[in-house]
Amino acid sequence: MIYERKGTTIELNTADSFDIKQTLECGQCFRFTAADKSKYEITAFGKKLSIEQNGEKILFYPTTEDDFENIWKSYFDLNRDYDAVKKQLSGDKTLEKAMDYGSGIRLLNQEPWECLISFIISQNNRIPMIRRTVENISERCGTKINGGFAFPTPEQMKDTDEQTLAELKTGFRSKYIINAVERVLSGKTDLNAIKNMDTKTAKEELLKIKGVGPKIADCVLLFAYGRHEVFPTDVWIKRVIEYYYFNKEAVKLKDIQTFAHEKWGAFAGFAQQYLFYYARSEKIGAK
DNA sequence: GCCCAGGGAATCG
DNA sequence: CGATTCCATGGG
Repeated sequence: MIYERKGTTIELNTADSFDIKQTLECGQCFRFTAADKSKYEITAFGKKLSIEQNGEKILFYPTTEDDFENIWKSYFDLNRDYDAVKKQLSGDKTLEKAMDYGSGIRLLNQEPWECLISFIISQNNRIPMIRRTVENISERCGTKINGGFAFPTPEQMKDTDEQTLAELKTGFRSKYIINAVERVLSGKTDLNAIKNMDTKTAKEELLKIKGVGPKIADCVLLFAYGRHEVFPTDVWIKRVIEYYYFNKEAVKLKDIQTFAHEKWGAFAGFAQQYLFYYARSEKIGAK
């Protein structure tokens, strides 16, 4: 990966898979705004970053070389060879179509805490509402940064009660968020220690948090802990799997997990993102 | 007004 | 175990 710094701008030239629109709008993260289809602003790791894409030329600003090396390189998964990922997943018509459709998707490496709360909010919710709610929480509790607000730390959310959360429109998920804050602050849940656990243990640990079930745990494992073998199964994934792989017949969640594990193994998480983006964009199997 | 949304908990049998 | 119901909120 070759890049050069021009003042506070990092200019990256890559022929490798990278489409900023697809990467941000494929549903893995929530804190971004689109200026137009090739220019976005994201908030992550306590910073606000603009990304502008013109074909293979991508501009990141304002940033420093240190931040680019230490934060954004990892965040945008820039060290991964996505052609190799696609090669691993080749040989299946449906997934190849989905990979072609979202060929510039990259799996972001997000912060566990923000990812956890965001996906707790995601349950029985719609993506635009999730984004608004996460933004509400940031504005109320987070640190002000240039032109926006960082997602708050657990400490900053310590005194956030049910009434406050109701104002922030978290709905019935308020008590789950309060439980997550309490568990992390008390040390019952150690989000840092989870990094070193095997995936099965890590998942069991996340499931101890109220409001975190298998799907949300898998999202956090995939999007914040880099566990690419998990296959978060939501309504869209269920639909697309049933539609293309089970003759449109109903399949139990457990059987979908087994299917994905056997078919895609250590790369199931990548397959999930390609399929989710394709299914949701094209409304595959939707009523 | 009714239905449903990147699910999960509670409560049945 | 499996199936059903409820959960806040807002957009279609």
